[in-house]
Amino acid sequence: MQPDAAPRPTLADVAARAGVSQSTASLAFSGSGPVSDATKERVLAAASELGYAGPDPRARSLRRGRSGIVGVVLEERVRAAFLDPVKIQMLDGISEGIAPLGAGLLLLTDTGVAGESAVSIESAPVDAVVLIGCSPRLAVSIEALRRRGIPAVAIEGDTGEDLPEISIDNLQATRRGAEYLRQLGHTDVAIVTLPVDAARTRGPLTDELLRSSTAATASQRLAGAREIFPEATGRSAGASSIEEGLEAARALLADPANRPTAIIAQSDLLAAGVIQAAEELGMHVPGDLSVLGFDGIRVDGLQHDLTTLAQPSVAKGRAAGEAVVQMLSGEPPESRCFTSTLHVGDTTAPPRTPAG
Amino acid sequence: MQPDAAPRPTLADVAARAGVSQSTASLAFSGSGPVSDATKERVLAAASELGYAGPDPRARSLRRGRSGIVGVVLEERVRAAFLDPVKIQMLDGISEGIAPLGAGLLLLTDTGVAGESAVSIESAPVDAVVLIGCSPRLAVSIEALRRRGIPAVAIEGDTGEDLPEISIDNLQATRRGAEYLRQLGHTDVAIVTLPVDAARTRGPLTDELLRSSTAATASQRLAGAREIFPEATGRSAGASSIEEGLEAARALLADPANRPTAIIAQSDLLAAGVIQAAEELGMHVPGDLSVLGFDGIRVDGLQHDLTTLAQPSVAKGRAAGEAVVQMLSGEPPESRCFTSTLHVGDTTAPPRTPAG
DNA sequence: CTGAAAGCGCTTACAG
DNA sequence: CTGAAAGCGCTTACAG
Repeated sequence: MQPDAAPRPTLADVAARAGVSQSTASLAFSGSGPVSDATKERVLAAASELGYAGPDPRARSLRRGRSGIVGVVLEERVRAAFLDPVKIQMLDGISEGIAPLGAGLLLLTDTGVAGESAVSIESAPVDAVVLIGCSPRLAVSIEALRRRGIPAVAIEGDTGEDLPEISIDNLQATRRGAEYLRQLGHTDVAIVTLPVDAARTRGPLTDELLRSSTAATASQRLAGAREIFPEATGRSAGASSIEEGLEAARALLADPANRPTAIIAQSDLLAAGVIQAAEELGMHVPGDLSVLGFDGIRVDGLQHDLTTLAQPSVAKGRAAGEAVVQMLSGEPPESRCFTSTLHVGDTTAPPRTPAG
Repeated sequence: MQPDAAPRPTLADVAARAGVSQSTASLAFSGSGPVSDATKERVLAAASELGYAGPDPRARSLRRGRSGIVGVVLEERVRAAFLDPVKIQMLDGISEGIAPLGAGLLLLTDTGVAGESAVSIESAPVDAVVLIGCSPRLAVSIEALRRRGIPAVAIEGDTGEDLPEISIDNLQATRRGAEYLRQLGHTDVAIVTLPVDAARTRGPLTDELLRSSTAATASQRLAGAREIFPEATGRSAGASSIEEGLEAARALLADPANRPTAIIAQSDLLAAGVIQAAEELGMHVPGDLSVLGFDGIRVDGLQHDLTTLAQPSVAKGRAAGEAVVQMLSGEPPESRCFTSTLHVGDTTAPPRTPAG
């Protein structure tokens, strides 16, 4: 276990011990070339005698020009990113998508302190990269990757570049959900958005706040809702979490005389918080308040079947992984835009008629 | 972006263009050697003219004998592992701990299909590895790493080897929590455990099930509880989740005539589920039922201040990262066992006296 | 402060 | 089926 113990045997040592050339020994390990069974056996035996654990991946990757590693660039620190179940599902999809490569996933962050890290976006030994989520730094990262000649694909990136991009129909999906609420008879609808600006401001959805918006996803979903309910306002949350949904909804429902009959939440976690706030106030969902989510995740512990716009998060990740595989085999990668589907659960119903 | 576009310039090209030797060019990039500012500038200018993005990390790592990558071995697929907030915190701690290395984190799984992956535990270009959680395959992984001469540290691993290990006082902590319940006056206590066997059997905590236990953590925490309540029984959950806690508690509380006055849950997520089940049944926590958790995470959306055994998950990760740094600098790494602290929240109280 | 040389450990055409 | 040779792109003693 000491890093500076006895020198590790190399392939040359193994070859010498087996009495074959180094090329033959190499072939015996890679399994691809034509080697007689007897020779192969001899090489493997020599290896095990010497305690040789297989070709050094560093040398192999230099020679082959491939490291077998795909980078995943998160816009925030590991902990923050993985609090979002949608991101975890995407990560899982990515690992499915790149499975044919047998590649590993290297976590990278976008935090800008490039020189600090031996391994950063500008220097990581990766064959390709998947960028998750947009960030102010995205353009810088993309430029660095372009210079290095490393293929990249963005999920919900709004890259403005020629990168392939994997996205969903944020606007249309939300419009569809809003349309469903209108058909149920709702007219007084409030919205709880994902963070809209870089500061993740928590508060009323003012025009000023919206002008400083840097989050494409939140803006698109809001626009979709407003195509049906042009006057709809609400609150922006500081994160996608139950807690934030709870706080936002407490504010929206504070005045019993002036409550919306439905709330559109831009994520399922926010929706779960909204439901919790409503029930806290003695309201029934969906009797007194309809709640619409977005994502289609299973919220652990939520006892409702949430009405939501189910987005194919795993498929998005998988598509990103597949795009990586395509690019690495020289094929032109495809951008893809997935469709979310309205799942009607038990959290939406017609509004109670006033005094009826 | 095409992988087979024009050949990337190399350091030799840059040196030629700048009219210096390759060694000087290398020094100009690494920043460590003595190079005159003028020369350095000339090299950097040549690099930018050629579109050279810096030294190739593959070549650098072969030459240096270090890849700058630390592997994290999860016992299950990415999605499953990251559903557990404790693991995410540990991951975050690891990245803090290895920060001095500037290294990246490579996700590896323990799933055994070694030959399938170009990059697996037996072949990943990692300088060191952190093993998270125990698994039946742990021994195999450790042996592979030992052969490769790659330093490793295990978190809650029970490795039985000479690996440094980062753990917590599972037994003593639980005993302390149980002792607190006893002091409050509880005598009828049930337990909801983490999965105890490889199959993650969900059901009553029978002796037979416990005999097939492979999970050290669950066993240790159970043992701690039984030091105070030797007769205590309960149910094993199929995972650490609110949903599983809910199901287990529904079973434990099914018979109104025969309910425990307190439940010890082996994780906070399980505890949150227990609370939910109790409230569903119209019971009050802590009035009708005391609930003790384990972990000290903030459960998103939980409106109680959970009484729990707060373990320092981030610190555990950080300690593992620090052990990696130590091993890589040739120092003997330290095993560490952290102490969990009893956080008394609002989910525990004396039992209601019968008919009082 | 700069340069010439060796070599990290492998894989891959190319001959035989 | 096997071997001799080149070279992937760098960094690092070693001279000067």
